Amino acid sequence: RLRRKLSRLAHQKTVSAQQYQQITQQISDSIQRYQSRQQHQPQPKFEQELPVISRKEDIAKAISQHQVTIISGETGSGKTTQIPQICLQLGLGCDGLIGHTQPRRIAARTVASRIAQELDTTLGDVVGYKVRFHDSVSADRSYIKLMTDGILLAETQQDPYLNQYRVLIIDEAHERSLNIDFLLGYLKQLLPKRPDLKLIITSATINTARFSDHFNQAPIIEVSGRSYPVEIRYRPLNNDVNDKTLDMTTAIINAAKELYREGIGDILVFLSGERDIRDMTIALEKSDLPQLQILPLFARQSATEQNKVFKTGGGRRIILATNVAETSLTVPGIRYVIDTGYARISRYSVRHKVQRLPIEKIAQSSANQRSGRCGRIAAGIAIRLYDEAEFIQRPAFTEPEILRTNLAAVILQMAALKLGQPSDFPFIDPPQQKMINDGLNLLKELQAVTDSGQLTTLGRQLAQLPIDPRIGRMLLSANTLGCVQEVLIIASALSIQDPRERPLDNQQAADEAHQRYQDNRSDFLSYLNLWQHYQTQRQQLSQNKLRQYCQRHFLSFLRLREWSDIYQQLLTQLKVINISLNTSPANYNVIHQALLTGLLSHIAQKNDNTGYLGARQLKLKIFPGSALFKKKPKWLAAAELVDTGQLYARTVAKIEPEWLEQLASHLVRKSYSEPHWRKKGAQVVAYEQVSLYGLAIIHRRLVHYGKISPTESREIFIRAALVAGDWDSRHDFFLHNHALIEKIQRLENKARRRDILVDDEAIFHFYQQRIPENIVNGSGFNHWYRTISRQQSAELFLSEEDLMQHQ
DNA sequence: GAGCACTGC
Repeated sequence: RLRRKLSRLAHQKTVSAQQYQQITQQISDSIQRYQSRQQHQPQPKFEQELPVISRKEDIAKAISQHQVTIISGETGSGKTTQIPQICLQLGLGCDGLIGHTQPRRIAARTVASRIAQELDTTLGDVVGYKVRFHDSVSADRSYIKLMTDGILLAETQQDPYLNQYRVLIIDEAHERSLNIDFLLGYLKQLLPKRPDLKLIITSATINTARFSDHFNQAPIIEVSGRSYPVEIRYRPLNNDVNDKTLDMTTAIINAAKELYREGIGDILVFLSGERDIRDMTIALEKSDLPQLQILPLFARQSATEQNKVFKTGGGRRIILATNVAETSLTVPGIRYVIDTGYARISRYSVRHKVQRLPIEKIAQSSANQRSGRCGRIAAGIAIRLYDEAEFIQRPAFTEPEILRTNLAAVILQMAALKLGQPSDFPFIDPPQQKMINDGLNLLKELQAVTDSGQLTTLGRQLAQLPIDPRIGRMLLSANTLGCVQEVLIIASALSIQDPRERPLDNQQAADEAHQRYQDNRSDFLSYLNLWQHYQTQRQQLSQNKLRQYCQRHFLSFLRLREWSDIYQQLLTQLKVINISLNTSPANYNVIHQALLTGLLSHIAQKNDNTGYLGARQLKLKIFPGSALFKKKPKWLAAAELVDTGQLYARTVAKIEPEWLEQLASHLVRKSYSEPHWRKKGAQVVAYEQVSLYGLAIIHRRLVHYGKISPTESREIFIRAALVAGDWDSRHDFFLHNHALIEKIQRLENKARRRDILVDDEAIFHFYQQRIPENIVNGSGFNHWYRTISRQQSAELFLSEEDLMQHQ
């Protein structure tokens, strides 16, 4: 910062005495601060047995000599806790922070507290951590700052040069989350502008070459892991002695039996989802496996349920887990792993514009991560329920998230940070142009960017809200509609995991408990009811009683707190952009119109008794957990559309299609049919159909057609009003012409001939030449008629000559 | 009649 100030001053012709004094004072303060930090710098005591310490000198040398260093090592290498301390010893914490990112909040906290412990200090002193809703970094005393990668990314908005850091350690980079890929692209651009900033990327020993290539062949230092050997056994489903293909359930039971014979120890089974876990629980209960404790494990289960997994002992345990157990949670006591080889993977379908959650074969890296989970305490055995040849055929790595997700949020952030076009940004794996275009289209739908891709005022506000762009859009339109209070509660709810718990063995009781908050028109209002209910309880009950209340009513205490935290955070942020709460309560229509502005492509129209037609004619169903599942409204809007094998709309509400015309005025298509003359009103009218993403929101609305298609309307006006005479007009020429036509018709009748009067086409042609282009209706004609000369009006009189056919 | 896991100005 000082360097930039100095360079700015150097560019000035004269420097005032005051400026001079100010900058010298700042420099001397800075030097003093540096010296003081150097004096008080804590001295790390390295644990010599850790593998990373055996390479300590090499690592220190690489960091000193290069701007970017890549360190790869498996679990147990000690890289996460030791590398920040190596940086500390190098003195890198004196003139800036040692920033260290983790993908998950819990990890940021536990790593911080472990390093603090190793340095013999309390958390928040030498070592602080910052995650959403919590910041314990001390401006004066902290040298090491643990944080989530999301926090570092967010900080780029206030501090684009990341000036507070002297070194950044990006941990678990191999996970290649959206945040990590965005950060690595950002840092690639930043490093030349911050030559004093050091970057260390740590990763498991997979694909480290990609990181090195991305950062100009940065050195890679490999550190050995410290885990026990894991024996891999392949037991494919079609390996039965009778040459029959086993079903997965039987294969898992067989594998468990095989592991039983190996000795004591718990078994961790990786399955693809909740459904499989439930089916497997039932199958195992019926099986003849002795002394069995079956424990399901997945992210959205209650704390009580999840905590059971962390209590070892009490007979042999089989833990049936989703991918949470792969990276986010470590289950203790695991000696054996059974890997089905499948997982649900989130993908974004550009074709259908919806998120999909297909069950897919996992990549090799993921399978290895799973088997590694049984080598942490002793040698382990992992049984893979597929064969080795198939394993080798699988992709080496899971596709990075940036290639599998809707990019609207990333593009919005990039535009707000003025980072240029996404196609020019140095992503390690650049997303396809069609994915970028699709993200842009969503931003256009939300009116965050213009048709040419420029950020709008609304988009700039949206970029400042730490939530999904669709949800942010709801809040901004709630401001216009006067329902911020209500929509803020709902928007916060949509940003957390559902606070309603539904334990596998008690679903009915849970559903009954949740029914009291239910609104049968809108799942969004159910959230509002739950919120009001909870706030009353919160005011009346002690913390302990409140926890008990939550448990009895199948509510997650932690998620409810997160809900309040997000509510408060958004409220503060809204104040910054001058948005405040409404003082009088808002009604259903207004609230849902605000929600709808964020969900314009998430509308659907009832199609038959079971299903709906959504945007682009996609067939979808209401998720069975919705209050609207049985009583299906004609039109709905959904917070989420996810294809899990069947496209489900989750969190839905009844809407009126009429609202959409105005809310989606930038998106609707209008088409017209049956344009015709209407004597009453002397106008050309047509039926208008208004549609949004292929759904007709307004059918056969009678509208004036003159402005919509002047050419067509003029022709219809001339033919119907003037030629056919279907018009109440007292103009001389009009009366004269029709009297003349009738006279000739009478002549024809008398002579029993049909070839005296010219055809309509000739009369049309006559008027066509004499009437201006812009006349499309009766009143327009009258107005013009009043202004024309005697000569011009005379020309409108048809003569017998004009009307008789010439042979 | 039922959906993997994370993150935030």
